[in-house]
Amino acid sequence: MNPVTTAHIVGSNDRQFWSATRRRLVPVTEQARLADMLHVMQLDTHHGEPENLSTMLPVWCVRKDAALFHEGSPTDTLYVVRSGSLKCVKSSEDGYHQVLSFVGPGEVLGFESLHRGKHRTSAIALEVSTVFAIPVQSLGSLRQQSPLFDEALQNAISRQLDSAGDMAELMAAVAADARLARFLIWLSARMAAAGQSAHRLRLRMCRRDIASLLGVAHETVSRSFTNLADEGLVQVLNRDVDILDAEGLRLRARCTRGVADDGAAPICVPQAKVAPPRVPAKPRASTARLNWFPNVEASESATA
Amino acid sequence: MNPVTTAHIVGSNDRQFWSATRRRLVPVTEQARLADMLHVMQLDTHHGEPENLSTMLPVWCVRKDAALFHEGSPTDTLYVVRSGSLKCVKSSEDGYHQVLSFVGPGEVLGFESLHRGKHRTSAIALEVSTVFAIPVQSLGSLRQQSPLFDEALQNAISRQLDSAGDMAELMAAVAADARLARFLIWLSARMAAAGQSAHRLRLRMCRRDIASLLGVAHETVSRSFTNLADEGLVQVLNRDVDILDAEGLRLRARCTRGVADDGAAPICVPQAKVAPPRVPAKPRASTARLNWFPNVEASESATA
DNA sequence: CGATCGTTTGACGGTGCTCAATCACCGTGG
DNA sequence: CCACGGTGATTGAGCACCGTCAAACGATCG
Repeated sequence: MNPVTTAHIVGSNDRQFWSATRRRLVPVTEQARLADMLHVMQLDTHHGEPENLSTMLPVWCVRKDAALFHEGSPTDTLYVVRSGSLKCVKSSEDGYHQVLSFVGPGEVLGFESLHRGKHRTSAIALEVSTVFAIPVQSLGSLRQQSPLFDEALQNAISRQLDSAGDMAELMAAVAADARLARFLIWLSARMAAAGQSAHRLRLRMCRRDIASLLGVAHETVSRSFTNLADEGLVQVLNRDVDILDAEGLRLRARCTRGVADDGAAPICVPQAKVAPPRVPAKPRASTARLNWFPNVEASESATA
Repeated sequence: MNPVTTAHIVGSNDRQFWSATRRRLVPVTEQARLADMLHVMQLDTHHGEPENLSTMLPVWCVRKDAALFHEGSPTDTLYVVRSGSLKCVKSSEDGYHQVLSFVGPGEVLGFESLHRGKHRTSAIALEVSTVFAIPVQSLGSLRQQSPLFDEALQNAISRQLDSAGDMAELMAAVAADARLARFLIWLSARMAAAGQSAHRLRLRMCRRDIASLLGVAHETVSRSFTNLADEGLVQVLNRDVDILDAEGLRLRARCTRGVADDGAAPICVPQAKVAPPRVPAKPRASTARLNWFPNVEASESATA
């Protein structure tokens, strides 16, 4: 139980070490076929010749609150989440942890660190999770041997970049309620994409992690939860969240910043299916708050 | 050819149409060798056999404020910035523009939209810029023919994912001054990486775009600029920014949110070179502000 | 059953958002 | 040449949301 002897090589990539000393297991349990991974990555393996899909891949199991890898450790392995969920955390120098993203099944971990060779984030499991392991050494040959994997990887990375934009949108919202609403919508969409229920969510992360991702205080997250609940948009019982009024939640999620008074920049694509002019927030809260953002109303009245 | 006949397919990928009708030129001017692009992408083409590096690629020129592509248009081309800079903008339904990123030479545009086939952002040139064009059709064959390009692309995407994390850190800062400081540091690092001066910056974007990226009001950006200038950290004249005290700026950029009071999560890598305990912000501003974030002091005193 | 952590709620103070006016800069046209 | 409208940038005033501190409640686990 004494990790004292090897304490000086913290930050090494020896996961066996971590699993042995810290009990935060990252042991190999079984292997899986490449086809299984492609299935998780939402690639239909029905075109082309499935020649290499029987290649075996190691699978790791990560216990709750355990780290799949640590910030600063060398990136010698890429991971694809098979089950469960993790959070990517960056501890910024002075010791504060910033949650960068939550990842679920089918998502790739570690790709952002490839060009440096060192992980820039820590990946902490929010629950007991399993991941496929892909040594970076064999990454090239694997892509060459299996075009399907190559395509799946490209799509996964594309999705990841895309969702990074969503994250920016998340934090760009002004009001804390809107941020939380966007987060719930984002989570709902992810659950739906994974085949789960879109309105019955079970949060795997604590309030503080949500707060960190959203860029607010964790008390504010609590308050925003009760706000949304008071408005009848959601029903929240601890970490179980029911989305009662998805459309209303989507309404609350609007209110971005940065007026598009536009002027001469014709960068608007011909979008014909935008929502008709409607009030950006329904003032039916008990305390009758949230009536700011006059710019929104101003702009909308201008268009009307 | 008269582009009138194709006017009904606005949102089509016909850039010639746009260049002809809107006068916001995106015309092809010349071609370039693949080796040139790899050079911009910071890949040393000195190992392996440079067999395919003479492949010619089309180069487009984008005028200032012109769109390289629009949100919603089909993604049939990938772009690599050769010179200049652009901003990626997502107009979120109600017409508000959210700046997601600023991109410069060597960076890839459009990869995040590959998996959907439609661009999720608009790319607007901040100045006269040139880009290499890579048809997605020939993307696979090009990667297969040129392993060097494959490697360069992978590295570029990895960098892009990495900087997405930096963006999240940008917006995660609490105080507006800290956000702006982080932005300036980020920009300085980018300029330095591009071989430019690290302390003499010329902002290509307007205050409003910075504000949008940082998630604050554009007036706040102005105020933060004067704040940093009053502290002697920077000297700002319109869009010309001189970084006078990089270390002080880095100090102002600290102050993250989300306390790492930690408890039982040993996810901290052994960082031996953190700054010694010191006051998080020097109180030498004229108005003597910015003395909040007691959590920082609390944590620091705890470690002492 | 008790200890620890997560969650919630309250109160207070401050920062940043909104509105508004002013100035600087630029291209156009008189 | 200067007047003029337009955009961008700066500054000020007022207000309220949110961060901090504090305490209480609840849940989970040994």
